[in-house]
Amino acid sequence: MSRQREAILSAVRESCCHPDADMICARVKEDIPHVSLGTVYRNLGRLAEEGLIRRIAVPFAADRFDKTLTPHGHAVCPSCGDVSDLPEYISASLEKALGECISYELTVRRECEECKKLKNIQFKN
Amino acid sequence: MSRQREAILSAVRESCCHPDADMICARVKEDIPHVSLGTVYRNLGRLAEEGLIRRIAVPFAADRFDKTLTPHGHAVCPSCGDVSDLPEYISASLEKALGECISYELTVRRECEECKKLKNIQFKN
DNA sequence: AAAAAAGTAGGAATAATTACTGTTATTAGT
DNA sequence: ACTAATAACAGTAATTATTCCTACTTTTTT
Repeated sequence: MSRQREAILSAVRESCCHPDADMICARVKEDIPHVSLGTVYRNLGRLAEEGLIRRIAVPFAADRFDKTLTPHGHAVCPSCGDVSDLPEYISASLEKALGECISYELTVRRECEECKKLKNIQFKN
Repeated sequence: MSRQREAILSAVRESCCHPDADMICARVKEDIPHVSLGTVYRNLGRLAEEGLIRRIAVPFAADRFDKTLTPHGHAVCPSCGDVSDLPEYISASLEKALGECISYELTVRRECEECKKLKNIQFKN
């Protein structure tokens, strides 16, 4: 567990959004300025393989990384691109319906609360 | 609706698997040998935007295209990469749980029947 | 401390996809 | 039918996300 790998893992764990490799790289650069994007990708890949983080493939966008290990779906906001977790009851019902399955990706496109509010304000004016 | 676009649309509609741009291009080349991959991509994109076909983003693989327009999930076989449709009752229960949502991508990784059989045979020997 | 192993930086390579350019085909107006 | 305008195409260059490669550095083992 090198200094870089440690920093990369921390960056994912500290994040509340679901960062992609670029965002992680930018964050790690604050502490280790000469870290390379290649190193970030390699370590994110390894950490995901080792099961310390999860890699999520968002359609039409770069892969993102998630500190939460239990399987769950994601919501992508079409307006701002923000990725958030879907509540557990949704994955629970899905898993029940699916039965035997190795893993799944569920990505829902729906407006986040922030953007919904913003639109309401705009319509009022 | 040009000859090329027509051919590309037909290729998707005729397909029973969920072809990617390359597969479509190969199929269209049988009729129009000098069609270019760029044209295939451009038209697949347009057809998807116009709602005549659906574009599905499979994690860790090239996008695939689907003649079926109603929302539904997909199963990817980890052994052979084959993509098939999930039964309707799964999407129905998911949509019920989701409530308000623009669209979703559901990709499940699970062994297809073919590969399951093949593995059984191998174990028996 | 020397040798071996693991890890890194930086850039080249790859794959999927899109954008650009010059050419061709189609349509509309006269 | 003839020309101008529009749309589409082929082919290629560019972009983006990602992995691979090579030489260098750090860490571990003996």
